[in-house]
Amino acid sequence: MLKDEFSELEEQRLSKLVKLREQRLEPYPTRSHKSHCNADAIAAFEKAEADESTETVEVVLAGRLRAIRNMGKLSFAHIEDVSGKVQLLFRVNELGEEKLDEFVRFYDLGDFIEASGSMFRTRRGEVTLQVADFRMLAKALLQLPADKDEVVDGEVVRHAQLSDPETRYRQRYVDLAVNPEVRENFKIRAKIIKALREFLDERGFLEVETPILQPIYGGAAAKPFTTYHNQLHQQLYLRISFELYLKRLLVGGLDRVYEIGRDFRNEGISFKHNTEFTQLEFYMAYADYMKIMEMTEQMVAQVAQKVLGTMKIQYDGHEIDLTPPWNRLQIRQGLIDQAGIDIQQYPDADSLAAVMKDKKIDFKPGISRGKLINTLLETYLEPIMIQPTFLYDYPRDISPLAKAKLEDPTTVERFEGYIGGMELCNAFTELNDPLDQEQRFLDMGHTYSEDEEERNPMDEDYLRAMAYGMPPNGGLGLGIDRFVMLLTGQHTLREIILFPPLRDADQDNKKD
RNA sequence: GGGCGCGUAGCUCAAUGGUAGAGCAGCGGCCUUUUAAGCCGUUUGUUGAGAGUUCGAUCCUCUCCGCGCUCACCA
Repeated sequence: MLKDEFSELEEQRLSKLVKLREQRLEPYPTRSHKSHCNADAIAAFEKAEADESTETVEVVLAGRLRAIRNMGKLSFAHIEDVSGKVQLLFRVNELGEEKLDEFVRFYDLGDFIEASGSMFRTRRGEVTLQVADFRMLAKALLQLPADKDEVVDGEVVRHAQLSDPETRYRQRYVDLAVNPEVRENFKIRAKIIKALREFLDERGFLEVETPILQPIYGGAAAKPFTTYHNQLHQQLYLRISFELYLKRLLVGGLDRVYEIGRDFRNEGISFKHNTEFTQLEFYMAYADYMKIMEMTEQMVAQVAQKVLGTMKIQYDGHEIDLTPPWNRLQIRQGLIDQAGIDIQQYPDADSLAAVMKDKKIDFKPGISRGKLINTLLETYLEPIMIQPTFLYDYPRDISPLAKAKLEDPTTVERFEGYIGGMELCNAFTELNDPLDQEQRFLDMGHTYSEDEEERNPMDEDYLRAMAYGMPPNGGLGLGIDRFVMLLTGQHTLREIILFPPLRDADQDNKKD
């Protein structure tokens, strides 16, 4: 029960609530008559002022009390709504002693209040609501973390703001309530997703939704979450990608499709990995990976321009320019330049492993040639790709759904886009040859042991779909969370995911 | 999962082997144009949980819980 856990401070608030009720003042009225958001009320007053209008600006405002300054016969307060803050002035002349006393005695920071009156400008020049009447909209029983804003040389300096990461993530509602820049990040996130949709919609893409619960997972190298459907008596997996379902739609004649949604991977969490993450995947018939590359840089640049008004972003001390065209770096050439290894000269895992050993490069023993190359590029190439860079032409054995290059069957037409040293997206010319695809699935089974997540299970229905004829196409997967990180300048996914996963804090839940 | 670090009032932080303090928030008072309002007075707490060492632990040791960084894994 909430009541059993109340501290002294909370008891005080509860007693104010009880006293309000005793005076027949409902602390949680059903309806509000708010007429303007705070920003609009200020704008309306400033317009009237500019027009030299003699009419008063009458408004009903509502929001959360964020500051109270009681001064005897008058009180100032700031309320906040999603549009911002506005100052309220309570004067005994307008309200009478009893009504002013009601505010002073029963209202606390954090309460939601509705106040009506007319807008004016104080002696210090702040546009303010002269309160003619007010009432409680929602009494807060718990105290929000106390922070105060001070304006120093036009800069807002916040004092004692909530900063404990655990509290911020566990009780994100508190974090959002007191830290406006956190709200701002999530507004930007929404704008980014909207702008991505606009980009694709403008180009004739159809937004679709495919199953999250899947009988066979696939489309990526990752460990899935498993669940069970009671009535179907069937084990199901939470999807690790949308890929195989979306490409089935190309077989069905939907030439351009995309999906924005959640993927789930049962793996470690880091600043750039989360158990569930939001992915954009699109597939475009009659396109190849070079075409997708061009679209990707245009898409990212256009979204940045729409959302931030610029294609130049600040990230981790770097100015990053998203303006197309981006750098293009073939893996083979990149590794010749940076690692001094020409992977073409080492056609199998053993010979490549030998040269890597000579160069004292750390790698897990026994891994495939493709994974060795992947280790090389993570070591030598990834960290230096701060400016937007497409790394292209990947090893075939780690790319079972991509089409091989005509002139080099060990390499596939695949690229990944890197910004700020972080992988942002992954794309390829999609394999549409059902016999080749079947062989790829079989190869995976040979190359990787059963417990390795690279070993995607054979998806017979996907092969059947492809056997009906799949148009040549290119596809892209883009991690929206990472994209949001870049555009908001954040350095961990937790800052741009509303409720990041945390261990159960319940003390009773002690042992494993 | 490994390594390192952290956990003190609602928030931000301080302190000492002798059972804890500051600012803000709160409570009482003064105050009719303030805005980190001010002035006077005042209260906060199982020092994350448990055990041990000790005359005595918030401090030292151990276990557990949680968080952060990092490595591994991965996109």
